[in-house]
This record gives sequence, structure tokens and C-alpha cells, in this order.
Amino acid sequence: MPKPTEARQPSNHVAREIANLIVTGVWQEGFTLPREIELASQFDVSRTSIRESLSILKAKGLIAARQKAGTHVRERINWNMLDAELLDWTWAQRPSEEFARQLLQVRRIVEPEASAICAERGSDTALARIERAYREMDAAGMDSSAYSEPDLRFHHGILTATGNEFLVAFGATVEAALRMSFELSTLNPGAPRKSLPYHRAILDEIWARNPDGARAAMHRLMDLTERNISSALARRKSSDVLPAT
Amino acid sequence: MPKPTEARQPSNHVAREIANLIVTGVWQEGFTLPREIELASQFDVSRTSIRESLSILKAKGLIAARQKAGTHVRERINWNMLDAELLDWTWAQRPSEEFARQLLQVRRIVEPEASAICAERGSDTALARIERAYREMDAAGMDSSAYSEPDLRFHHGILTATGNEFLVAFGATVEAALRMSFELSTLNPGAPRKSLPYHRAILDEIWARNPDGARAAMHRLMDLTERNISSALARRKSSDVLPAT
DNA sequence: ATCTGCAATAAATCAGACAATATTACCGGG
DNA sequence: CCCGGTAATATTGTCTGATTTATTGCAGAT
Repeated sequence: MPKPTEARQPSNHVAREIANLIVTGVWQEGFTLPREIELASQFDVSRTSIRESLSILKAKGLIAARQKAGTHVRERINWNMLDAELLDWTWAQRPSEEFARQLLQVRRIVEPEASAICAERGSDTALARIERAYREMDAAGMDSSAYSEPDLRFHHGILTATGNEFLVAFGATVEAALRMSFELSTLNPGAPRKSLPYHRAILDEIWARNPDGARAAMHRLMDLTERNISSALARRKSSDVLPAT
Repeated sequence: MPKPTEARQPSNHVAREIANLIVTGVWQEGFTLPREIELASQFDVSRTSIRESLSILKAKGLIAARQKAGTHVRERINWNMLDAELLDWTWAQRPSEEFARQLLQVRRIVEPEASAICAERGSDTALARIERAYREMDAAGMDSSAYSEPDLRFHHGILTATGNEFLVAFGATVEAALRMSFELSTLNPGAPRKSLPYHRAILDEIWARNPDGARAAMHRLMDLTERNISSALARRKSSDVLPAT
């Protein structure tokens, strides 16, 4: 399978590399990066490509440039952490417990309310889309990789059904969180499937147009997810310490 | 007052113009934009600047490009609506009631919970920062423009105090919402000051380390804000119909 | 009809120059 | 000795034009 074109394109590739240096803290807040020409020779691409990369990072709030003064890493406050790519870069480089905790905390704030709104105002066609996603999750059985894609659509469907653009935009964050969960669940293969009845419960409450019930049901799913993640992280940690099991 | 440099730079200027065409729906989802060379001549800049602009819009999820196939507007699902600049562009062009409603709905979901977390876990120094912001709001008196900046810091401070990076990133959205409120409050000059006791109440609950109280107090502020915004929008609408008052 | 190779097209990259601008250093006056 | 204005300078920003690469659509062969 040939890698997707984007990944091979220098500008994206370089953008990712530089982003990694920043999110991992090799280049800290306030650090002034090398001149564009130096970056160009370091990464062995033209200055054009470097500028394209930097412009991506600028758009995501990671860096800022001023003529003569150079380009520097902006303070974390300004990073657009809810951006899909940035989440991806961050998780890929630093799958830390803290990152997982914070991600889950935000989901716990947003998704239950989204479910409630969805139960109250979601159109029937939007609900039907969620139902379809659920059935595909069911059909996936114990195959974790087949399970993940409709699971994502399930959660995305709820956000979309609220009719709120900003909640939809939040889908990128949920997506990152779910991908993280699925990666971790390779350490605990049965886990995803166990979430199925929780999803059913949410959907039933939504169909019943019961906001409070939907909120509560989503909360229970979040509790389950938290248990799965922390047990997976604990397991990973111990296997790091004793790799020769 | 000379305009800030960024605004004059072609790439930023053009990025904004193209973004406007997209968010206003002149160029709809799926629309294939003119070739880079044509854009260059239309906007009277070099192709280099056009590419810089497009790369910004790409990073925010508004467009995608493929060789030979051209550049097209992505579906709204993929737009990163929680991005500071994009929010700015959107509000500047389309100050619609719907936009305001959705923005407030999200604030209502996030900020009360953030307050609760802040009450539970915020460090004393973080709380002190919020306190300072409050006092500056108080000191601003009836001067709405002097009031807005510390108000923003107040809300930002709460998000920061949670220690959750994603909630901090959400600050951009709150900022956009507040700027919107302040613009609208020119139609109702006394309104901002009236929010002061509500802020005091939130802060008291936080200092008391009372999460439920903080959540409830923030909810009351959101209620007030909603009343202000809807009355301002109603007023604006009627003055649009009868401009010669 | 389906597949394969070729040509056309538009974005992606490269190279090298020039422009704009913020910083820095210097110089003269107080 | 310090301070304020001014010029040199370094770095990003923009321009021009050529080259490379990926994708599409078409033509011709199977």
C-alpha cells in the first residue's frame, strides 16, 4: 500500500516534524527557531516548503513570525488544541496519562449535554443515522478494528444532530479521544465490545426524547471509558517496567 | 493609528477575503476554486501569496487541494469552527442570530463545568489572577470598553485554572462570544456593568471551594448574557427595519 | 466492455532575487 | 554618563519563472 500522498509531501512532512519538536517541548515556549534558510538546509527542502510548513503551524497558533525578529514558539495558551491535526501530532508523540485524562474530562463535559440536546431537538433523520451507526457496531462483533469506525460515527452523529456548528467542530476532539481509546484497547481486546449496551441505552433514551436519561446514559458510558483507559494505561506502565514478561 | 502589520500583509489579507467568500456561502461546500494563477491575478498578488493564503485556510479545514484536481471547499463538518481567526471572520461577516445562539449554547455547556472544576482544583495563584481581573472590571465602572478586557481575562482565568489544555483552547471561543456581546452592547450601554455582581458571586463560590455553587452561579451569568444578547438582537432587528429613528 | 499507456493539467516544489520592517548599534547632544 | 534619534542590518515577506509530481481523461489495444 503506497502511503497517502499527503504524508509524503515535504511541506506536510516537515510541518509534522517541527510540530513534534514543539509539542514534545524540545523547542519550548518563547524559543526562537532557526532561520528559514537554516531550516531549509536542515530538513533538506527548499525555503518554499519550509514556509509552507511554518504557515500551517502559524494557522494552528503554535508559532508566530515577525520580520527581522524571527519565528518563535507561542505560549501554549494560544495553541489551538482542539484542532484535529494538532491532536493527532500530540497523541502520536506523547501518549501520556495526563493527555488522556484531560481529553476524557472534556468529553465528559460536552458529550452528555450534546446527548441531551440531541434527545430534545435532533431530527428523526439524524437519529436514524445514529441508529445505523449503532447497528454496524453491533455487526462488527468482536472485531475491534471494524468496531471503531461506526463507533466514531455514533458519537459524531450525536454532535451533528444537535445542529450546533461548534459542537460539530468538537467532533475532532472526540475523534482523537476515540482513536486513543482504540489504540489502548489492543492491550485489552474485549473492551470495545463491552461498550455496546451502553451505546444502546443512550440511543434508547434519545429515541424516547428523554434529555435527562440521555445525559445520564452518556455519563455511564464515559465512566466505562475512563475505567478502560486507566486500566490500559496501568497495564502499559507495568509492562514498560517489566518488559520481559 | 497605523493598522497592525499583519493586516496589511497580502497573504493574511487575501486569506481573510477568501475565507469570507467561503463562510458567507458565495463559494459553497464542494465548490472548486479558481486556479492559483487566476486567483493571483484576481487578487492582484503573486501566486506565492495566494499559496500562503490557501495554506492557512487548509490548516483550518476550510479547503483541500489535490494536484491536477484543483482546490475545493470542504464540507462544514471539517471546518475548525473553534479556531480564533475563523470565529472572527465568521462573526465579522455574518453576525446572525443563529451564530449567537449556538455560541451561547456552547458556553453554557462548558463554562459552568469549568467553574466547578476551578472551585475544586484551581490553585490559589490562579484564583488570585481571576480576583485581579474582577477588581479591574469593578474599577472600569461604566466605561464599557475598559470593562471588556478584564472581563475576558476573568473568563479566561477560570478556564486556565482548570489545568485542562483543551478547556484553555476553548478560550478562543469564549473570546469570540464576549467580543460579540460587547459589540452588541453598544446598543445597550448599561448592560455590561450589570453583570458585575454575577461575576462576584461566581468568584465567591470558587474561593469557597464550592463546585456546585460555582456551577450554578455561572449558569445565572449565562442566563443574564442570553437576555442581553437577545434583547440587543431584537433591538437591532427593529432598527434595521426602521433605520430613521 | 475493460484495461493500459499517454498526454494534458494543476498543484507542489525549487531557485534566486528584491522588498519591507523590526531590531540593533552607533553617534551626537544634553 | 545617559538619552534620543538615525542608519545599518538581519530576517521574514513577496515576487518571478522554471521544474517536478500526481491525477485525470482519453485513446487505443485486448
